Amino acid sequence: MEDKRLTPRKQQILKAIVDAHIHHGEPVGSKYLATDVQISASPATIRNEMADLEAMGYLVQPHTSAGRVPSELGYRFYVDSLVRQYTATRSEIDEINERLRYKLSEMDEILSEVSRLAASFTDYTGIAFKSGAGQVRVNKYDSVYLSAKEFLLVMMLSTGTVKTKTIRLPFPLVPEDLRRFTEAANIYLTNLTSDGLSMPVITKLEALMGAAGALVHPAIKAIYETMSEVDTADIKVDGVNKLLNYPEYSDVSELRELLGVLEEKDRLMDVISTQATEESDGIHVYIGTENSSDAMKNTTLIFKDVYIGGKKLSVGVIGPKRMNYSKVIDMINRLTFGIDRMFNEGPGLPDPKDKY
Amino acid sequence: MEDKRLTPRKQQILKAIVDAHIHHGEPVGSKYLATDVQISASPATIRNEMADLEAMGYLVQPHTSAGRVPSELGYRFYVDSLVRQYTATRSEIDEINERLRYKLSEMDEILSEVSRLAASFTDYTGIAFKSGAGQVRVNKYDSVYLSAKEFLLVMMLSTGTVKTKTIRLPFPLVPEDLRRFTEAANIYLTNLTSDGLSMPVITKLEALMGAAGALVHPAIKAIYETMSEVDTADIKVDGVNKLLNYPEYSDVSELRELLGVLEEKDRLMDVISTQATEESDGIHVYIGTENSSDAMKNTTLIFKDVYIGGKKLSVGVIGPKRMNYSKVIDMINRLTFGIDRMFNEGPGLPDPKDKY
DNA sequence: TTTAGCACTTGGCGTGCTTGAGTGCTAACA
DNA sequence: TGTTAGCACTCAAGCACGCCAAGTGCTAAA
Repeated sequence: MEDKRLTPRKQQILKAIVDAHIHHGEPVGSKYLATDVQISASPATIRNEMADLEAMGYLVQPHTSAGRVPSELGYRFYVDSLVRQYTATRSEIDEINERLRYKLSEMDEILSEVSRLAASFTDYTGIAFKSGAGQVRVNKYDSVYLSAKEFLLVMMLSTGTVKTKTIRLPFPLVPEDLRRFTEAANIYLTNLTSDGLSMPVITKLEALMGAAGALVHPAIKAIYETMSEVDTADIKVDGVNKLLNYPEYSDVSELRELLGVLEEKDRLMDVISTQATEESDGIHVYIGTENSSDAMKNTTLIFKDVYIGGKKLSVGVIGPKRMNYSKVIDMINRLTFGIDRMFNEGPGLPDPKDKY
Repeated sequence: MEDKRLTPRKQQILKAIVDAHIHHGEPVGSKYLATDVQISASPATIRNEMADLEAMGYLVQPHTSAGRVPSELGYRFYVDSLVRQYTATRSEIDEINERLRYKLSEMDEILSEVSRLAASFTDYTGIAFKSGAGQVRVNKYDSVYLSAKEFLLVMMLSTGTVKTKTIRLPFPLVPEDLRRFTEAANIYLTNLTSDGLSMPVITKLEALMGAAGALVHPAIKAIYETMSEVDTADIKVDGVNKLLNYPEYSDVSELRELLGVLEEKDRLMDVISTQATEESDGIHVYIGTENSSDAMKNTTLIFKDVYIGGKKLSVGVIGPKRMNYSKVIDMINRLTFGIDRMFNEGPGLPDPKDKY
């Protein structure tokens, strides 16, 4: 398990096997390594080394007459020590920044857009996850009178974002009613969590509003819904069809199990939430059975957290165990870096020379 | 092709074959029909009838020693004349209304929510599609001052919906600037289509705003984006994993082709847009090669249009040709009916516990 | 016109054989 | 002592073959 235990040549061979298997998806044999990968040793020697590596648990043999495939331990070693030097090309970097700038002007769309980006840059399935922060509060209310039976409620949240809801009423309203309600809301409905929107508060507001008291209920409902939406954990998945390109998912039952997890938000959130191990550089890599869900025993989950306005956003991908780890890790690093810079730095509007 | 050409018994047998094949997914033979479906004729007679039906093009035989499977013509006949009397159970109706009421308070979420509903009620993949209305205009602007460097722009659109954008500025702003801008916008930026947001208008506004002219550009950009979003056709697909339950998609390459269409919005929109044939009751049913995309030659697409604020929304499902047509058609009818009632009727919030 | 009976067709499945890739082991070699 | 060549061994994949069961079409009788 320790680097120390592996001679340089064993490391070289292990890395070559993982690389080759990631690339071709099939067991790799000694002859291939000796000729095509230019390991400076004969097939026989390589076989000896491979037998050692298998005994140590880094490789497995699907059957006697086949080559070797990395075990989870093998992938783990590879991930922990051999890669991390993939560098995106100039154009890839530009594209990430370009697309982030273009799309992420509204906070709401982050999840879907980020998962789409993760998928499109890596050729695996992309995921984006926001945790349930809980305890969101409204710092300030405002309102806009739209028509006799409609108004817009504006809520400035403690997370720093602004949310609005259009509220339709079954009865007419005059602007003065709305002004009074907004004022009252700013006094009685600020700094409450969703639990704080209790009956006593509602009754009090209704009394204050007098004849226009009927507007209180729909408004409170809208406030409650808004807080819940922000509070609630949510997850987006994009690019499941990318998985179909990998032979490991050509078995439909395997795929169905995995997709089952991906489509049931709750299960997937469980998987992500329970995986708390922190890697040195903030990237979480869970290989096969390291995942808490049994349906993911043949898949790798990689993600990284980034914080926006105090809320945690996790960005990552899901794919076969023989994933292109170095590329994926690098992409996620860049993506999260880009997101972080965009939201946590300077007020600055995205940048120049955009022609909208 | 005409009803007239088929004796009642042939119709009965054809219907029984389609029903059985929808249910079991396998070719159906004469013996099964005679015993399990209670056709009042012997297997031999049924075989004769089936041979006739095959000659007429309603059935096909995968191979000599197998039973019969409906051809596209067979499905078409079935759809056109034999079904349409499925009635949803009481609880199904209640659930549709319940979920519509619960979720569709904000217009924005319609697409994703409706596609999810279509999927969950039918066990096929759900789709929801809004056409690009084009020519959306802003009828009225309003604004809310959030902080020195942030304000909320409120746009009342010609479609009847209200959109907001939070605009962050790289420089500070006083409320008076914002008030003046909003006033100017209401004079110069209303009733324009997105094409109307041209340089002359922008320059004029910048001049009007004087020192605070720099706020014009980001605001116009936000307006333009909003109009584009509303203008742009969009489509949502939900529940692709439901397809995995049907053996016709156990072949991965088949599935991949179909998912390719489903994930590329443009291609899917093409498919839906080009299918203009109107059915008598407004339901579009495209069976196999009736679809314009080759990748859908083994799938059926069913959808129905509903109009909300002048914009067309199409709701439907995608699944194998042996789809449960009667159930799906009925569900879509109910779903579109519910949506229509919810948005196009009375100002009213949907009423509690109404069973319609 | 319907039905019983029968010969016929054919995909699916299990068995056995062959092949080739890849191994482990032994013995020779540097 | 570590490396290499050679060789026997193993085993999945592919193929041929035969059997079986399902389902048919046809013929002849009711």
